[in-house]
Amino acid sequence: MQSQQTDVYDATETFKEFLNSKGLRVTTQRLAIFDAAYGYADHFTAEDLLESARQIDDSVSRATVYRALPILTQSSLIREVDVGRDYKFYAANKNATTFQAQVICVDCDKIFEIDAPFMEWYGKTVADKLGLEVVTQRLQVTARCQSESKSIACGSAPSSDSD
Amino acid sequence: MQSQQTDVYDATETFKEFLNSKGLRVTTQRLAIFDAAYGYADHFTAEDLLESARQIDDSVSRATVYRALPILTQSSLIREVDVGRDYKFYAANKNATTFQAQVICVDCDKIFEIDAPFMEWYGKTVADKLGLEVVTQRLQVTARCQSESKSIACGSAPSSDSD
DNA sequence: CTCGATGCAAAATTTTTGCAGTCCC
DNA sequence: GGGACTGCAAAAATTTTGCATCGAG
Repeated sequence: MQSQQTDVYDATETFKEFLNSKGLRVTTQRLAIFDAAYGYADHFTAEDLLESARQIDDSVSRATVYRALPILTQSSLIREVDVGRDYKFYAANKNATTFQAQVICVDCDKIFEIDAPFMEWYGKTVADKLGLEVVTQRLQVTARCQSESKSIACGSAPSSDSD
Repeated sequence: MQSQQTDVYDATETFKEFLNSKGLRVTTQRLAIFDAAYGYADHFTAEDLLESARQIDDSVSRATVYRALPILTQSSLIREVDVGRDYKFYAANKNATTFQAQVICVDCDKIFEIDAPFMEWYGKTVADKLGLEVVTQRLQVTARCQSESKSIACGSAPSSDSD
């Protein structure tokens, strides 16, 4: 899933513009990290990203990855996906428009993202009742695929999977 | 909120029975940790729990708290509440029956728990479609109370709050 | 008594930070 | 050339683990 040259290029330009607009410098490391992030078709961790970025520019250090991640998420080109593990996951915002829920399989560690448009309504309703302003929402279903010798494992599941 | 002697006592008995049923030993440290956990009216961290347990039995060590937490959650007397912070929160399962969503205020750090019965249906529907078996679910709304000089702050919010 | 449970401290894990040197603008 | 950025390594912060000792049953 690293072939969409045009998409990646456009996104890279958008990222550069974002950096400029914020007065941040366009460095080779940041570009390597960004391109590595957009090379993923699904979810990745900071450590994954370090490894991938180093394949593009092996001078990238772990510290720079961690320092770049907040910039990437602020640019809305990458989103953080916290699934309750010890470490955080991230994913490129290539086409996410509606609210999405995550289905996390504890057997095979896959993360499926599915549209859950009603979440927007739900969050607003709830927050209004409490007099708060919604910042983010997440709906996560932890599930298992191999618990009862089922024939259907995550690997064979359809739709938009990830990781 | 440490007055409900009867409730705590009953719960302690339930916990002892759980330990026995699992062939685990009833130690003073485990009881101290359990009672400390049930002394909280709302959410607490492992570190909070260590401090409280030590007020009951100051021989309790950090390692024992961390070793006791999985037992407590397995007994269903305590539940884990992961709100995406670096550390985990826990809460005593005193009366939670239906599915609950958390509203987490980033301004004042409060965690509100509200009933969200439709979650059960939702998780089943989604998991069925993927051929998985639901293990847990969580719906969280991150919100803010002071962002626009609103008169309503978390401290004054009504309904079933926590923390 | 026996073996599970504990305390202590060191280790593991993920993320952050101080500092000197680097390189973008 | 100046200051933002980087790499390195040490530090933080939370949780886990090895090991000798303790104590519940």
